[in-house]
Amino acid sequence: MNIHARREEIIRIVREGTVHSQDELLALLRKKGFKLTQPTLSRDIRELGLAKTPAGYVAPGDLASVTPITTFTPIEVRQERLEHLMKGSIKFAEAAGNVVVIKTPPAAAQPVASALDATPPEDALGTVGGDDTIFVAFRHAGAATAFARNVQQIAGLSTRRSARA
Amino acid sequence: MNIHARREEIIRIVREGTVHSQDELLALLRKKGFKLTQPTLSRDIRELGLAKTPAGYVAPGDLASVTPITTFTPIEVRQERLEHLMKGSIKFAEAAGNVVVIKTPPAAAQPVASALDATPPEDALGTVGGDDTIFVAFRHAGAATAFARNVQQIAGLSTRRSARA
DNA sequence: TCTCTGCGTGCATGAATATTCATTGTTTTG
DNA sequence: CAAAACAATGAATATTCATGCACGCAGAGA
Repeated sequence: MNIHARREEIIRIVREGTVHSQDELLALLRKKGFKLTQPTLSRDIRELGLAKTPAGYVAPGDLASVTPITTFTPIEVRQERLEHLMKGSIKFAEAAGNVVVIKTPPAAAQPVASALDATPPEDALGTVGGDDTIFVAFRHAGAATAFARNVQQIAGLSTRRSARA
Repeated sequence: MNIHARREEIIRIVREGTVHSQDELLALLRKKGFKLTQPTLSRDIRELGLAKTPAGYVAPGDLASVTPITTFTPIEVRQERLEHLMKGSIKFAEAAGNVVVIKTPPAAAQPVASALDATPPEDALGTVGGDDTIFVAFRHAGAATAFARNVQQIAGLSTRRSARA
């Protein structure tokens, strides 16, 4: 019935505290007024992609959520950091329209996105990073392709290549 | 006996392929010559901090990659999961240039984005998911509109027609 | 309105994982 | 060289989690 509200609450609970079993989570949900049983919870957990670790359940989105960044680091340091990051953590970069898509190893997208955000390329409008993917939006397609080429060069990628690994 | 070698091997196995149960992992270890039983493996897993996700066990450092349901899940399973998720958790889908924007209920974006990432649509470059919004970038605007339409249909959204009886 | 269909759910149960307890092999200590 | 102290393990078992099945409710269409 209130399946979405329920799942939202599950995420919230798991983000805030530590839950070691479904029964425990079940109790918390019931305390909040949700009426459900363990099998339903099990299905919710599967759908949400929650992982069970020795330290309790964790939400995958915890590490993949979009985050805007601002920094006060001196610009030359930022430049350096950006290049360094790009050299090591970029597996793929391609322009599509006025957007550039960059692929990194798992969990590496956020640092790169942060650095990009701190030192925006020419004509860049904004950046969002997921877990292993970054989008950079530009005003013009031309700026996008130029930036993509630039990234490919710095990262040492052949200008034509497929990602995923 | 060679507890360290064994645990290293466990990490290696989990990094390379996908393992869905301890029994499965147990069999792999035995094939490699290790002699142990499930309880021991359970303890190893706890010590190593491995997490069990709907997509199998993952190493702690790879926890962020919980996201990719990717790995080696059979394609038909992924397809099914994706369709299922789309049916229930998509409120809006529209193409804008070569990007498709998808809206979901709160907290539902990550699972859908994961599934999308695991079964990329034709000509898709990458996916980024926030809390209730997903961006999917395509090589061409055409692919984007096609995908948007497809999503709308599967999700049961009115594609534009005004119908009512 | 009355089907028909499909989704969400709980119940019962099977499968997977964690734990208790006893045993064995190994290191430390007298 | 015992013998105690400890660590690693397996067998049995408890606990936790997943799933097949059936039911009820809600929306689409006749």
